[in-house]
Amino acid sequence: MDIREIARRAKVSTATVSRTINRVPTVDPLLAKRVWRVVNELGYYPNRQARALVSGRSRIFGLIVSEITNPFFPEIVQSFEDLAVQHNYELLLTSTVHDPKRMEMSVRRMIERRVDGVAILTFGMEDSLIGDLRFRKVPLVFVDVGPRMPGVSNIRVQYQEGIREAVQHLAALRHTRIAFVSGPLALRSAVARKAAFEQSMQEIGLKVARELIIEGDHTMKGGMRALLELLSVRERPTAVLCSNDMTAIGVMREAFDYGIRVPEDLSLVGFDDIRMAQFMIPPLTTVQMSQTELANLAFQALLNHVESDSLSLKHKEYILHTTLVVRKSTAIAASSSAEEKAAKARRLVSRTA
Amino acid sequence: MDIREIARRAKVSTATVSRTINRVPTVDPLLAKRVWRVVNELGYYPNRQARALVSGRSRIFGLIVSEITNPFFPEIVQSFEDLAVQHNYELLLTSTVHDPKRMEMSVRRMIERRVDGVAILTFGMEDSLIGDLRFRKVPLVFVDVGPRMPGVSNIRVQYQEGIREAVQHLAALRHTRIAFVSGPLALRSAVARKAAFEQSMQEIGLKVARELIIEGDHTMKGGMRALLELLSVRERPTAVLCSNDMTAIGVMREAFDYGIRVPEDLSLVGFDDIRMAQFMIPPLTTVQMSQTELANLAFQALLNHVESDSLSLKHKEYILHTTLVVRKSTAIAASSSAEEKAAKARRLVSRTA
DNA sequence: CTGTTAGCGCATTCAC
DNA sequence: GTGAATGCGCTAACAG
Repeated sequence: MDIREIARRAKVSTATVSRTINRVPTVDPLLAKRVWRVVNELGYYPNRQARALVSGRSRIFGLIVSEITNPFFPEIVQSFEDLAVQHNYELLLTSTVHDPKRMEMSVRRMIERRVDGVAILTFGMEDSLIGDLRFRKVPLVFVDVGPRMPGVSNIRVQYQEGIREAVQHLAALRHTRIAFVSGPLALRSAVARKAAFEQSMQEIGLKVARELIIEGDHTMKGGMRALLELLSVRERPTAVLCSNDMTAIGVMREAFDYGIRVPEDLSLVGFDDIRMAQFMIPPLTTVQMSQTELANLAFQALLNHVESDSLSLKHKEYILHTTLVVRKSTAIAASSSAEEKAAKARRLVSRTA
Repeated sequence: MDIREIARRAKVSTATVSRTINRVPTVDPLLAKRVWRVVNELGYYPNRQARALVSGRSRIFGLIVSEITNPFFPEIVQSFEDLAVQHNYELLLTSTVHDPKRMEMSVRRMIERRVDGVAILTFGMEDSLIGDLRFRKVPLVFVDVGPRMPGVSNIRVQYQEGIREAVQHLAALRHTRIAFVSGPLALRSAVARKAAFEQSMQEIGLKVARELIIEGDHTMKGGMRALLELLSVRERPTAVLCSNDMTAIGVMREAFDYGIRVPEDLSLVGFDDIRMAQFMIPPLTTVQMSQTELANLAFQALLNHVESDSLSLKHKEYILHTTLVVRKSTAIAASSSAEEKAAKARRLVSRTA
């Protein structure tokens, strides 16, 4: 069943069927009705591949993520899908699983399917691959790491905003020894978060002790290791800010195993606000980097490139704000009360022994 | 840049280029080399839409889920993607977000893109939609709810296996008052789990008190509500088995708020083994329904339909086993020791007051 | 073994 | 306002 079948049955030409389906206004209402009747009766669905072939637009947007199972991404994928449906697009989802080969294949697959644009949420991509895509004039949008070139947009995350809030929140709770567990410092976004922390501390005149800055790896295990390191420090921190939520969850788990209570003995702040953060016990205070908003910006960026031919060349920057979400993993510093401090010391000694 | 361009530059016909690229063995190695050289030099990627159009096979498998953000799905999507890459397929991911309209659109999108098969992981689908798909001879695979008809396969989950293990595990830990928090009983899979629980209890001669069976809704909130109900019962349960992990997480959270310790005061078992289960404090003992395995079966089912034309008509059933994964949320029943029981009673009274 | 040719299903000229 | 004809990029007959 194809467009010709419809044309025959409606006693019009295929051109008229095509026009009707595409809602070209110049078609006679009478004929249109006849066409629609047949279309609905037969349950005719136009072939997208054929349309794409002739129109040169596939109405597919690619989305490259590092791992779908990374809790940061499901919300983004869902939002992206919602937008795709709304705008009559399809989503081509691809994951690199941290494998350069897979990244290359992702790009190849995008090109073979002739996507109309690609959102790259994998915090970095080889120049040659960007070149492959741009050579074919595929609009691109990155987060943070987008090169300044025509046809590619960039979403700039305001790490400083939320992290400053977090630091000041902790300071207001009378924490002064605040530790920071970073992400892998090969990641630009991790470096940015760490820098934001250091600046935020400096802004309010707090020292950041070197031994309180630990390099993690954005995993739960990394968070667990980090807390262990922090426990071996002479004067322990009373609060820990983490470069992402999974790290904070790791810290929380290890704290539990050592009988350190969150937030009574240790205040904890994450980053990202993945959904799981709400499910933790206690619910995690964290800096929110809205995944919905991120997806929105990315989709709009691609759409802008596609829809407007004239502007499509301009590099554009979008801003993604971050903000602190206070839940239950932060409290007044234990050390502010001598009694509590003593109690805590006793507990820690007995447990870590 | 298209196949003709390559043909011209390699001084062969387009047919030869096509054959070379598709690795038809009868092509002269010399010519093939010439073609490959040009292909690589120009970075030529064949147009999949065109291929699909002429071959009648899109090399796309559809995957319909209820919500991508449901923690049960990301692992499945990832595995499905991995398999797709391996077999040179693409994944068309679609979510219904519990909206019949969206479900309808999903089906429509699948058909318009001419997918070669669809895996439906949304626990139910209208007959008319199944009809739409089958009318176009699209192979289908369902979980549990697949109709017995040619061209559609079904993955049958062995709920009983894992749930029996869970119940016997709890019994071995000397629990006798075991509660069950079900899912929404409109869901076939939820009903199956509940039935499996009841049978497993009966098998070992344990009574299942009516007031210890609570209908939940497979969400954290549902789990929280369920525990509340269970706390109001005359003789409280010492263990709770939940129809899914999110429910168990809700129970765990509410227990925490009431000062009920897991597993010392209350043993807790989930179902599904979503990744988050490992991240809980304490890590959740749960019945594993391997998401990787599920994805594998689904993909293979579709592949079987597509690859073999003769067998493609036969309805096939696949089995997905379940098994208990013991972690830290279960322990010997507190009530087995009079002393502990008294202690627990005191705590509960003071907290719930 | 290779090249020529005819569609795949559709949108879009261009005459009418 | 409508229809006949052309071609999007590719594969599959067929003839050579």
